[in-house]
Amino acid sequence: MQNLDSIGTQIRKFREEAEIPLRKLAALLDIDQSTLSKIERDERRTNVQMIEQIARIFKADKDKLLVSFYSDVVMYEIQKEKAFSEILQVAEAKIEYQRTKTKKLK
Amino acid sequence: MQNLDSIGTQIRKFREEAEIPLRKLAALLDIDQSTLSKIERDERRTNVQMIEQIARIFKADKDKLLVSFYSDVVMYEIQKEKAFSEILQVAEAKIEYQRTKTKKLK
DNA sequence: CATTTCTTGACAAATTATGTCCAATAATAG
DNA sequence: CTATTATTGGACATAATTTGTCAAGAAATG
Repeated sequence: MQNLDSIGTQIRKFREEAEIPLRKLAALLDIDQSTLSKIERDERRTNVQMIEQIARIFKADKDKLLVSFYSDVVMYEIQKEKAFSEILQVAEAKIEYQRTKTKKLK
Repeated sequence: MQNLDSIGTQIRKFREEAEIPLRKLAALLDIDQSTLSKIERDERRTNVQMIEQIARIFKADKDKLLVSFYSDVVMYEIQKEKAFSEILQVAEAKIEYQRTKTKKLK
């Protein structure tokens, strides 16, 4: 099943598992250590490129990490909304609708 | 059921239904007409405040409009992802998890 | 205490969003 | 067809947000 930890928490767990200091992982990723610190504590967003690097470095499943990454993004957008569940349902229906539409255009 | 039109399309339909020119609705909303034109064609985002004004002006269901608005936001974030459905599922699980957690803290 | 690790806040630079104007195009009425 | 009204598109300035960097301080380790 999919990990429900935030992407930041997952990165931190990978790193601690491998016993690499934050400073060194930051160097590997070519970012400032303070930036990585913020990413691990979900104070700052990652991006897809970095997810790919993380997956390579820790031999983790890139696709699962991407699901974590994007679900974080979605979560931050709507977490305060009472109707979050309906919002997600409607978003899914819209995306599906979009896809059938563009398929028909072929 | 929830309307699957984009929020922009819904605003346009309200406006055309009421036979109000774009220019006039823009004036009511106190925005430039070109901005409203872009909003109606989903080239530019609205915001919650404007949704509330729209609901008042057209006596529409504000909550439903908000669901449309936020589902648009979510859709744009993830529509290109193959695993969009899983992303949404995980996002929902995360939000639910967050909520039970904060409830327990009371 | 000394060293290493991590966190924090301040700041500038870059990117993205927003607001406005106005000319071009489209639609409609006369 | 012409005039009028409505809508769109692009250019531009300004504002807001994000991102990258640094250095000092706090926390943990030995």
